Amino acid sequence: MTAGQFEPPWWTPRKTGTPRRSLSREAIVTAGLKVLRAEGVDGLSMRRIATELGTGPASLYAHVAGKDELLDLLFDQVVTEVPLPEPDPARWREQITELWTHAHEALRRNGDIARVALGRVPMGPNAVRMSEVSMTILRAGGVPPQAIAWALDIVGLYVSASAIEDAISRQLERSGRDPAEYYNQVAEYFKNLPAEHFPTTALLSRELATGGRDERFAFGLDLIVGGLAAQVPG
Amino acid sequence: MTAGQFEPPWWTPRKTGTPRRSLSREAIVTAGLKVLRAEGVDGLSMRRIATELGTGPASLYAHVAGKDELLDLLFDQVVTEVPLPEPDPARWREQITELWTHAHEALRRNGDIARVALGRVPMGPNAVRMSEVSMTILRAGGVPPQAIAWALDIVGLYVSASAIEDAISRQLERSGRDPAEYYNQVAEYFKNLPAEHFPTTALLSRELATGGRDERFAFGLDLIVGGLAAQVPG
DNA sequence: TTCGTTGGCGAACGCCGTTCTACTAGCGAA
DNA sequence: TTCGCTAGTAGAACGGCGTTCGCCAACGAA
Repeated sequence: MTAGQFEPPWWTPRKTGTPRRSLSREAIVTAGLKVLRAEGVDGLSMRRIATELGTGPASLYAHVAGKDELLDLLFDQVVTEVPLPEPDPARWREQITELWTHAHEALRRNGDIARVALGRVPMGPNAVRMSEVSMTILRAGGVPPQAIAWALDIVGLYVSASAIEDAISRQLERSGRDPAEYYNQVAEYFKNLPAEHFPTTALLSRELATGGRDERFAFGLDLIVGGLAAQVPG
Repeated sequence: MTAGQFEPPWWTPRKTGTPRRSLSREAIVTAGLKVLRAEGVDGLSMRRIATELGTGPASLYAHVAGKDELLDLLFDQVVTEVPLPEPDPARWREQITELWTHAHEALRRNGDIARVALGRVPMGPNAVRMSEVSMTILRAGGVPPQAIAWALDIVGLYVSASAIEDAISRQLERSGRDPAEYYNQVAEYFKNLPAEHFPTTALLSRELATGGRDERFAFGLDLIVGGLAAQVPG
């Protein structure tokens, strides 16, 4: 929309900003990811993306069915960032932990994109590829079939939910507040609850405030993976 | 808004529908919950609630700071539905499983309210009460302090995420589609993926489609609680 | 060259959360 | 009883949203 570039008014107004046929699904997804990382899902609007591409919102609908489909595309693009290992039966537990930790990190790297994973079933090409590898690793480890299937569901929920929780900090930063300060206030609130009604909360206030996202995520993932390992027969 | 009740046009227009001073925080929360259950978070708007109460959106702001605060109030109201047991050390594992299962059910009973739990830290009076009881039960069971604190975080995420996933079905029903049919289509999609690239997915397609929300939730909860039990010293 | 198809996009529709402002009902004080 | 003040009520409007419509320009095939 460079707005300058004087031209005689009798010329037909050509090429508003970008050359014709310049929009594409990839360009939209790329722009969408950029906005997503910078402003989160709430800041991601068709208009915002269109502006990023120097056009109006209506133009996007030639390449994308609507915002829902775009969110699906964005999510699947993010899944691309997760490295998929060659399954090695001897190291199944290590591999699955690493894979899901990488997934967690990929989501966290991209704002609160995880919010679109919950509330819909991710079935993009990269998501199903990741599921396939996950299940193959667990099968190589000897986890029973039904446990594999359900574990996939449960871990998907856990990874997404944890990434969303982490995105709160990013949200606070965007609105100019310091996340550390916020969490200190939360801890203070818990510590100052009336002790006669909340003795355990008071007692554990230190532990409640201990550890960051990574540590907490690893703790929960260990519980789950450990439980799966316990189900390996023999 | 009974819309009838003819009155002479020279009368000052009195009492539009409801008597004056009739709005209150409780009335707004009650109306909000009704809308929430019927139409979900997406259908919940200040205007919609105001209509429900026979007034305009601006009137709500005398009792509630904004939509965010209202969502907090709604969530805490839902937590009220969770029965809190008297902690009994001998039955800690049973008690904590029951408590969190009840929480899961309460969330599922109220549309996709769980979506507001993720992305913010629930600190309403009823939420902190439930946390206190949860931690007390785990402490009675001998779970180490740091494990208790982190488990509370992790289970909160898990319960919410699972409830959200379940709300997909409700969402489908609202838009006139049959959830069972939808999930059949999903299963069909997985089964028909190219077998040479997705052998494990094909192999486990039956298991992937087996079991409803309750069964899957219980499976994951068992993994977590079992993991906690394993951390009890002695 | 012509014509049908398709991408681009300005304008508009009906929603949303929130704020501004005027008004008025009800209350305590005189 | 009357008066003035306060706090609740709500109409109108602002700026944003996703999406649709309809026109125009550009391109590929004939």
